[in-house]
Amino acid sequence: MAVMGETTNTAQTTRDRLLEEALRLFAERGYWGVSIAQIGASCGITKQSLLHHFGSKEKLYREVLETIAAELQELVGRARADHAKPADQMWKVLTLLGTPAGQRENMLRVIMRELLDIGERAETAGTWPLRGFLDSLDQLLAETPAWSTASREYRLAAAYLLLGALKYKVMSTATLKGMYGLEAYEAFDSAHGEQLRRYVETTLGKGELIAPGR
Amino acid sequence: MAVMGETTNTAQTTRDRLLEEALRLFAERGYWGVSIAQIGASCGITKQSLLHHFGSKEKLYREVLETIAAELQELVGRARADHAKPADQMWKVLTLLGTPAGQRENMLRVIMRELLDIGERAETAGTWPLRGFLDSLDQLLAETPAWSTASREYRLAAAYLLLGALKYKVMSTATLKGMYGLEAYEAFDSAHGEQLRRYVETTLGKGELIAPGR
DNA sequence: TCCCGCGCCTACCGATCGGTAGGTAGATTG
DNA sequence: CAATCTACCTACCGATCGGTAGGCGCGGGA
Repeated sequence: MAVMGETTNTAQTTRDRLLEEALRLFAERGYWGVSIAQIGASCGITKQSLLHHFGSKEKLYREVLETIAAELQELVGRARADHAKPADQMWKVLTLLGTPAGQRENMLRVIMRELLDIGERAETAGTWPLRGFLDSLDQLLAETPAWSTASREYRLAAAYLLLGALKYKVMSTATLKGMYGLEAYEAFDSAHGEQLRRYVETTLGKGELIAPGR
Repeated sequence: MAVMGETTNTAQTTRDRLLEEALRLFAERGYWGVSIAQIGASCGITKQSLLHHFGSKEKLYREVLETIAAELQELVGRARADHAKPADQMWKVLTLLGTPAGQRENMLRVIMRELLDIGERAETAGTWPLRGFLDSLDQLLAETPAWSTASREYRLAAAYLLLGALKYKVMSTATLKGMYGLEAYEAFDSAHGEQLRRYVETTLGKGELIAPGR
């Protein structure tokens, strides 16, 4: 299927399409849940051609992770450029992460899976995609007066708390929709965003209540 | 137990061991990352014997999920029995979930993976393990004056925010340790707990600041 | 005593896994 | 024109996947 005809010969190379499909499939079923044959097939290509481009399944996966890392860094940069106050910047980061756009949700899913797989699929492959991203957030927090004197670990914990709250919701979308129905889910979603926003405001905006301890 | 009929051997020990190993391996590598042969082998048994007990891989997985669901429900019940105030109850739930004990961390990992897989490995298998658990938390929140008037979705969002923050940290343990070192991780861990605790206090204990909107 | 069910086994099935070997058509380059 | 490179292919490898068929030994009930 997928007659090579009119489907986006535009600029996008086979390699890029493979990366995109790999990201999507890895997000949906995880590293062990997808075969390179499936990834190739979804681009109308045999697995041998895929191996021609990437050498091995593991290398393909690594490239996918690198793509994600770059995108996340870029996302933080954009948020920081768009706003002045750190609280607004942080909220923008969370908003961007939480808003379905392009492959962004799939990226979050792959990261989630990667975190779960760490130590199992060997290598430290999973460490670096988050490293730079987390450091950016640490730096962001450090720019608020209240948090600048806190330890780096304390700031990381704050960032991690926010990220966890958000990502867990994002990756539960399908389940919650199925469990409570679309309407209830949307009410839930909006309530979740409201509470998260309020938490960001109180911790970063005013920096009084739930402030750094040291 | 006693009623079940004391067949031979050590009763249903083999079956229980299989369930336990299955939980551990599914947590580590996910449904598609483990074969029934591996699960059997880790109990010193062939995969055919495993199939004798559970019929199919999917059924085994389902039983694992049921075990987890039961354990979570029991955990909430214990927390509620141990404390009077809802804020303390909720904190106890989070503490229990976050404290490594027995297979508890593995249970959280399986749930995480299940959430990620929903819609991919078909079925609604993943809906019910969380359903009862979430409903318990909703009920818990409803007992605080400030939240009793909020909508159920609003309470669910509050519970979900807490769960996400906690679980995301738990499942990142290995990665964070590898990335920042053990010492920094422990500082991070304690800071995370402190901030989470403070959030629980302010939302449930006083119920003033980040209170329900309607 | 016979027999039946249970726990577990070996043997085997077709399908699929990641990966290798080798070749072909078309464009690029000397 | 010949040599090379690129993108892709078919054919095949050994290993492993989930699952089926059938048998064996043992303990308990008749």
